Amino acid sequence: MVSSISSLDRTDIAILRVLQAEGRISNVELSDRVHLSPPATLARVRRLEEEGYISGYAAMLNREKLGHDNLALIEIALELHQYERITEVLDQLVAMPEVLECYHVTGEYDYMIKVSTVNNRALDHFIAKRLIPLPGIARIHTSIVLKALKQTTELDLPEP
Amino acid sequence: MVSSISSLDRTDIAILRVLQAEGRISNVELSDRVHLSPPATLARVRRLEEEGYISGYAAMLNREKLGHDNLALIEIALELHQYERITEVLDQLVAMPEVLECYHVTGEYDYMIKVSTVNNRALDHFIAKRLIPLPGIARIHTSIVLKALKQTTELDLPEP
DNA sequence: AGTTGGCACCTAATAATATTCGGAATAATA
DNA sequence: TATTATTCCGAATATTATTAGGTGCCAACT
Repeated sequence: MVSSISSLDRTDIAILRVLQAEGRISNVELSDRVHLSPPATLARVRRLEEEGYISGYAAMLNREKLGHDNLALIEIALELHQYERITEVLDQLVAMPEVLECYHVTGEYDYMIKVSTVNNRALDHFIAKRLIPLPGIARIHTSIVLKALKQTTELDLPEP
Repeated sequence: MVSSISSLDRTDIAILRVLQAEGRISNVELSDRVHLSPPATLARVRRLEEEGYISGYAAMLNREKLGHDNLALIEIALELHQYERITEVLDQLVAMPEVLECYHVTGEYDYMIKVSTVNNRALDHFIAKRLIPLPGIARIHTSIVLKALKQTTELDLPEP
């Protein structure tokens, strides 16, 4: 996809900046922050949603308080197969709720996934019983996260 | 931190499930979904926020539409130093807006960061001018993300 | 068994916010 | 200059958030 950021003005960027940090802010307060009336602000937010600049809103939960003590980054190398076979495996992989992120990456391995589970035992179960059994998995390498120092979804938005 | 999920009931979990997926849903509709009156629902949401189960709300933006064409996963090995020196470097690292995530991990490298930039040139600039100059960086390894197949923050919440 | 207190809930009322609807100002275009 | 499109504002209305009062339930204790 080619960038369409040029069609956004300073106010749009300001709105996106606020919503990235405070997704549940009221439209009235948002309009205050970006120096626009509530109706004008709301129209812009709707436009940003409809045009796909905003893909959704999410509550960020505290993993550990919710019993997820384990986070792992797993690199996966696939055996060479025809495209269809690979997409099948990937479809299954991304459908797993433990898999929060899945990236096709350059380097020694082909894919990198981020996996959140309640504990080491659940991670072991995920790897042994759900990941390894997928057809075409050649090799995996697991890194356990000892500590998360930063976790944000806030992009550094450029001035238009 | 020890898990405190046991203090949550089915309704709390239901609320968290909905808010993870639709962070900007109105309290009225949320209360409908979890079969509770709006005031009771709102009180629970406030409690979940105050007790830290919900750490915040965020609009999820479309990286590519906003000009961020480049995502990279960078592994970092640090030279052994006293703790203070390391935390200084890490403080600087996590303060960089290009760095979306930073994890202390097991394995050959010590840290893994996720970096979002507008293009390859900006990534090169980040690595050469901002990352490498940090004191104590022994070695890095960069994986470029060719494609993001899944990106969610939705945890798989257990039944209580 | 009856009483008490705490808790979570509901309904109803009020306050605030979201949304719709003219109409005005501005800027681009014919 | 006239016209059109765009974006905005303020006012009106619809919807939602929030507060307040009261009810039912359950457990602990008398």
